[in-house]
Amino acid sequence: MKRNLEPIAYQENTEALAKFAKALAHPTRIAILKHLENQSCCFTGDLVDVFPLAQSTISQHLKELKNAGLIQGELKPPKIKYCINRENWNIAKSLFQQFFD
Amino acid sequence: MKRNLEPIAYQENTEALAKFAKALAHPTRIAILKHLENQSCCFTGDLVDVFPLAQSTISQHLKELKNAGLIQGELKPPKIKYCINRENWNIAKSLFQQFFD
DNA sequence: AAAACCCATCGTATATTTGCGATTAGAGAT
DNA sequence: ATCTCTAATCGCAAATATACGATGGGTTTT
Repeated sequence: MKRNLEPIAYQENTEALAKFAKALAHPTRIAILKHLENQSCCFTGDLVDVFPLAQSTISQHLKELKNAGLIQGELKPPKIKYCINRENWNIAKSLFQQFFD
Repeated sequence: MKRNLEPIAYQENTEALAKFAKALAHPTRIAILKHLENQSCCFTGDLVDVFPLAQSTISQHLKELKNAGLIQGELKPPKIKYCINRENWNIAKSLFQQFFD
């Protein structure tokens, strides 16, 4: 098959934008973020109640959003409070903005 | 495994946004779109020269962008001229805009 | 009619994503 | 120390995405 193992080196902005887009590339994750925008913050359990998905599935989506930097978790025992990471949110926002002109 | 075969019904905007995001979720496709924005239009062959990827791979990426509605192809024998689909581009733009506030 | 050119599509291999149940980890509360 | 509660992580199955070479379809040129 001979795949190209050397990844192509794209511009930094291109990579960053693709990474954010990937995080948004699933309706559940969009919906989670919309929910977070309304509530400003919420717990994992809240989302498990809202979406007809297993707890582990929700947790995995949250992990991806966290890896992309779009959200952050705060320990609020015995729960974890998730909020939008405003700094990275704004970076994503401006990347999409300048991409679309 | 018992996956939930019934797909979750999200809001129309949520689905649409996720679909556009998915199309943008690969750096090559971002780069192709940036290229199209500069040139306003281009041929498949141009892209094959620009990117170190097989012709079939480029073609596949173009197909996905076309399926998402972000580009459109025009027969310009013996080539095919690809341009950004401005109508859907603007839809995507405003969806991202309102999503990020 | 044949050759050349451009690009889509097919077939295939591998990697990644998505989802679930089960288990584990960590922090209070008893 | 034990129990309870929340949420992350593990292990697996299935679906999807990414990439390639090879083939095919449609034009244009010879």
